[in-house]
Amino acid sequence: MPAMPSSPAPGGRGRRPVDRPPITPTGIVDAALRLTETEGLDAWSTRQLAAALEVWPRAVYHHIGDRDAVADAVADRVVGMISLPSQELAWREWFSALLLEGRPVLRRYRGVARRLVRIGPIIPSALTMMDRGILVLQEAGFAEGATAAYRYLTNSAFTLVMVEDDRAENLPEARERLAGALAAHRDDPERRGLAAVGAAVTSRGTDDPEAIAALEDDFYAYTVERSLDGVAAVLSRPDRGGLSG
Amino acid sequence: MPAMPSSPAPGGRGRRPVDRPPITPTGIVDAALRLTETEGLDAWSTRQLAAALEVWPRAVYHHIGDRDAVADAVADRVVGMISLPSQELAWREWFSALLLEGRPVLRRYRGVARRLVRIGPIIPSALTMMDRGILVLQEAGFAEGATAAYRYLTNSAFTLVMVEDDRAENLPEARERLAGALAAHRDDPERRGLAAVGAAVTSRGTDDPEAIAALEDDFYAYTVERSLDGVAAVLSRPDRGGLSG
DNA sequence: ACCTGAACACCGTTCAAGT
DNA sequence: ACCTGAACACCGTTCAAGT
Repeated sequence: MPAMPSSPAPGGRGRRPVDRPPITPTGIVDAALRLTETEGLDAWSTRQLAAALEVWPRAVYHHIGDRDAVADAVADRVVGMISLPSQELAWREWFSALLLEGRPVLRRYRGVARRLVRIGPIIPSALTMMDRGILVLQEAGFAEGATAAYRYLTNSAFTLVMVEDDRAENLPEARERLAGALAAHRDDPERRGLAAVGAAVTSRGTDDPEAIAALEDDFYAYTVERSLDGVAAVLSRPDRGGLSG
Repeated sequence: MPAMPSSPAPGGRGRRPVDRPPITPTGIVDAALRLTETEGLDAWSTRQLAAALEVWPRAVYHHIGDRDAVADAVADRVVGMISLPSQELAWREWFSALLLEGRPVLRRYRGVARRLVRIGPIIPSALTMMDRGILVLQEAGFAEGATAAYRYLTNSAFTLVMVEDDRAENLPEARERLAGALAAHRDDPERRGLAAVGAAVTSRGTDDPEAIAALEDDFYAYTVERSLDGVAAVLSRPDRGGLSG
């Protein structure tokens, strides 16, 4: 067996067994989806993906293209998993359902939220979501303000998922430094604003993962509600409904 | 001169001139700040930073530590450049000023916004900003809701800067695909929601950088206003002011 | 058409040693 | 104390060749 100085051996044995069928674009995305679930979209390498498929990295390029092409396909699959609410719901309920149901799907595949907000329009399933959402807003009377409102509502929620994904990537040591930095000012008379945060942080468990998850759930729901309130405000002030210019 | 198989030559010559003073933590952050301005916080490498200082990579580790430590110091410098509004302003004006003035600073140093929303509490200058902001909200009557409102307002604006940074990283080719994907549905009767976006996109110049910047400015201002509206809504409904639990 | 095997030009970090 | 020079264990992508 030859030495492999710059690539991991695909599957550990020298050559792909002859009885195995050729890899396919669908199979590549299946494997990338599994890696995204365990590692996150930005954490797996093309070499890991190739190893999972038991081929050399070059084979993946032959079927789909570079890392970005694979990641785009993964994002399309994941966004397609988000079920779109019924078009008969009122706009506020429609978006509330979409954003609350979208979070667990996106969080399961860390890094997809970032890609969604970055290149949404070239993700086919995101275009479908956008079409439905804008229709709902148009029918609710948002007129020219519908596109800005759509982008604002989805950005608010999905960028928060992106931040949650980023923080999940933090090492335990970094998480402790974060909680500690806030708790340190709990009784600081010079920084009465931070003292309030410190008190809030220390009153709940900062080490219990379930307590932290509950805090994240609450702040996500708060974010969705405040953004819906913010957009609702333009309906009562139609002069400010669209973007200027 | 010996071969350097795994590191660039610092400064191109074999050895650092004896007359140069030793590098310092401050000098390292100065150089990293310049690289962040030209390349973005995530785009420069420790090797590039070392080359700019005309030392071998190991020397940087000796004075500050790893890449994360340098990036944290850069983020602290940049956030410290954001001037805090007068504490005498009303809460809405205070946040409007902070978020509108914070954007150009953060965009000048791409990637810092992401780090700010990810590890804010361990960035000293971000803690100062947080202390002031929460005081302003407390004095405006937000009570226990002040910390959630602070996080919501700063997240809304700074995560949008993060998305703008990400999109600035897109290659021209990817930017065209994005605009094209929306414009493609301009006259699509099957997708009336997307048609509205397509029309809006094609009515303005999609290639003129100034027109694109103006659209981004408008949407940022819209985002800030909607978030302020969303938070203002809790003042009139005090039962929903804080987070549940 | 599909894939191998190796290479190219990079990373971040750490080793042991030198002055 | 400060820094060199080299190494370790990785990256994404591309080359030329094999079946």
